[in-house]
Amino acid sequence: MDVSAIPGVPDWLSGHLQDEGIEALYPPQAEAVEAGVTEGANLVASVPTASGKTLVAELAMLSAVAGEESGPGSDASGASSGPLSDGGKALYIVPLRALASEKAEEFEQFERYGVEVGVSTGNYDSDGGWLADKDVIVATSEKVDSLVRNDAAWIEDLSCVVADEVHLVDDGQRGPTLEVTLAKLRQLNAGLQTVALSATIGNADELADWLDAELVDSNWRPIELQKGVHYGQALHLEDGSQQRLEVRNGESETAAIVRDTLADDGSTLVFVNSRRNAEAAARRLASTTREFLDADEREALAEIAAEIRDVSDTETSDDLADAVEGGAAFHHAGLASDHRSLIEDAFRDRLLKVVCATPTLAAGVNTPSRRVVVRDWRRYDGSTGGMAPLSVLEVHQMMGRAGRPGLDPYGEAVLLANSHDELDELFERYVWADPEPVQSKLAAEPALRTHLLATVASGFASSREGLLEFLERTLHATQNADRNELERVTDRMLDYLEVNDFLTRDGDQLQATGLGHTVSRLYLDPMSAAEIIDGLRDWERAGGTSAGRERAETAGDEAEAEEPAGFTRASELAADHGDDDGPREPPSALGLYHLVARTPDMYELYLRSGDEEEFTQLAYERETEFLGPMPSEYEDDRFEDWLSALKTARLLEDWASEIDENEITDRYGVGPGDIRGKVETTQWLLGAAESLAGELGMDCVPAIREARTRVEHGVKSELVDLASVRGVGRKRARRLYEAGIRTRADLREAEKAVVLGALRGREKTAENVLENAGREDPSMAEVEPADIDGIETTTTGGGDGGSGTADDPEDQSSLGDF
DNA sequence: GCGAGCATGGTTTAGACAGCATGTC
DNA sequence: CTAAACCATGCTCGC
Repeated sequence: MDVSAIPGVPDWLSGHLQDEGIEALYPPQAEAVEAGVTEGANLVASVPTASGKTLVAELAMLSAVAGEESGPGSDASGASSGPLSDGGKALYIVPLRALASEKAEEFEQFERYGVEVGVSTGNYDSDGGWLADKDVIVATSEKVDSLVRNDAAWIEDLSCVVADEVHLVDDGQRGPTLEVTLAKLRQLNAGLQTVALSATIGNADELADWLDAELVDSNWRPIELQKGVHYGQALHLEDGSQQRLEVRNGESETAAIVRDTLADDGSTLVFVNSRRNAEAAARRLASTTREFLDADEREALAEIAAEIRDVSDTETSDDLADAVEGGAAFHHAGLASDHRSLIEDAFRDRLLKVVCATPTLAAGVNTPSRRVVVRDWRRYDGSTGGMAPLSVLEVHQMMGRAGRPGLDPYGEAVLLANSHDELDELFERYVWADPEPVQSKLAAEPALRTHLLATVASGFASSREGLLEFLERTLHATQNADRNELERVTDRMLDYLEVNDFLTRDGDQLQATGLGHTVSRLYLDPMSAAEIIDGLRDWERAGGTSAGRERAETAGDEAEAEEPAGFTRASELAADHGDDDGPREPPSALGLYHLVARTPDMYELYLRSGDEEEFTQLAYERETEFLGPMPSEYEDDRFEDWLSALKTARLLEDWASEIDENEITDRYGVGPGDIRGKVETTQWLLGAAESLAGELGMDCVPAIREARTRVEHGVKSELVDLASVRGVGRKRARRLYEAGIRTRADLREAEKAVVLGALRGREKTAENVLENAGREDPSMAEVEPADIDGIETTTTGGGDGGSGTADDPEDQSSLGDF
């Protein structure tokens, strides 16, 4: 189909597409248009990655935004310049924050035609105006859910919603959110056009059924993708052909493939099953890639390596930089996000010849590659007690990264076999296999617990019947004729929510309590909220001293077990513990970190051998600090979870005690990215805890706030004020403090020479800091840095030796980028 | 007596969403 | 029910 023949889209679009070099639509895109995607039709598109899904979304959104009047057959309705606010608003839902910014950047190409694009995620809102002024909004599914819960007014103006990677409704953890959110948006707005984009899956027809949508189900790709398996000295491809691909002596199969690809000037993406494997493989492959680098590339890579070392001074960072110098890299969630984007960019720029990655990269931003090697097709899975094979969908997603449209003549995706039997098995299992069907996971207790409360609290249902009726709009209902299971879990979760005071029941009628509304608005799992409330109440009741802090009695244990039979609250059972006459000490930071760390909203840290002993000991040493009862050592599972939370809490306490980042990564066996992740989650949960405590009229609000601020900046109490100045992180704050500057107010009064000395003679940094502290005359001109003990001063002369910004990263290890 | 090289056994294991306030056009 | 790479340790063997 020619781009000028697309109905329903703004007049400028065909010209724009032609300028971009797009003359004709790809077959699946044309199918989507024929199905009416530009005329308001609902659509499910199940197509391979990189087959032009984004353009389908753009067509749908632009036609919706442009408004009805430019529908089929209508003439050019006035100049198509100026804001398109006369039409509706489009929402694009993504699964990852990184994808939100990537997509928004892509959509910004339409801003010159007046289409305003906005982004909204948990840690980032696009600046320059409210979302209500935007025509196209990109957001994560959780953010959209949250916006619906909080009654964002513009939701009603939506005329089109696009759900990207909709096959993720299959995910047990986050799938139900997408499912429920789509159902809510569609209930709110009967005329809402729904477009769902999915990887190729087996049961796209069921999704279409659910969404009352047309279906485009296609395997078409713009560049050829050959799947295959390497075994021995040959690459066996799915078309039956074989290529000789020799593995030299002492060389790994992967290295041979990387070398072979490089000989053809292509790059390789290697998927492995653990972080450690990714790092080890990158280290080894660097010796292969190094030989292929020319002088320019070496230089460019050395620069990137330096930037990597600047991000953080951990071992991970160093190892990564070493590999990058050789033209290889690893990529996993233990990396800081700056690390990740440096690697992604360098790979796209073809500087890096190979990236060894865990699945982060398969689901994340677009990083295509000539060849993809799926080295490990099994991954450790504790629940099955060993190595479990990856799903076909997951392997296909990885393989789909092969071949860069417009750049590579073709893509190849390769699995590795160690035996002839394995060769056959891999062909059967992955090359020729169809992906598994996508299955709703809504009936799981944690999912319903959260979404039932939110559904009642935000007014979508006010009775048990109403809830069940609402659930009829979900994929779960489409897929399961039998309603008994869903009904049973619903009743169980309603009991749970009632017992914990999140909602009240009057006959069939349901109403969220004030607390229930707060929990829903804060986006907390009700179980997290209950844990936090119980912990805080227990502390207040016990008078904040060690009185009554004895370990759990049997009754208390039962109350905290996952979905206990009677849903009895720990706080009720723990009544009349202590005498109230002692002074009420506020809870310690460690106690508060532990409280939020044992909540289901915080991902658990793995307990290594030796950890159990170490943290059991710590638990007894600091017994008086914990909020709520400590489970008995003899209840294995519960105690282990509790200890694992203690490990997390201890990590956070270390961070908030100004322990070096590399010391922490060492001590806890985590990467820099993990620290940042934990800190971020803690900030959010402590913020929520603060709101809850405030609402319940508790005394511990200031203690919670301090613990949160400390973890936010990674500083001890005395630096909290200084670290709140923009441009001052944990390291600079400490140096200023040592130089006698202890508060923001001090910064406004202090002698400039001292400030400059404390900031190691960096004039621009010092000026910035003073300005941010509110000083009237921040200029550092003609100021000589004072000599301060233990602080090395860089050469004066106004500048950071070339790096354009005022910040010198190695000087700061703060979390400034949130 | 010493150290390189190997066998052995123990250890470890992917990912990542969310609040609010505040400022500003 | 299932793995595999990494690492520390301790051994053998050759000199």
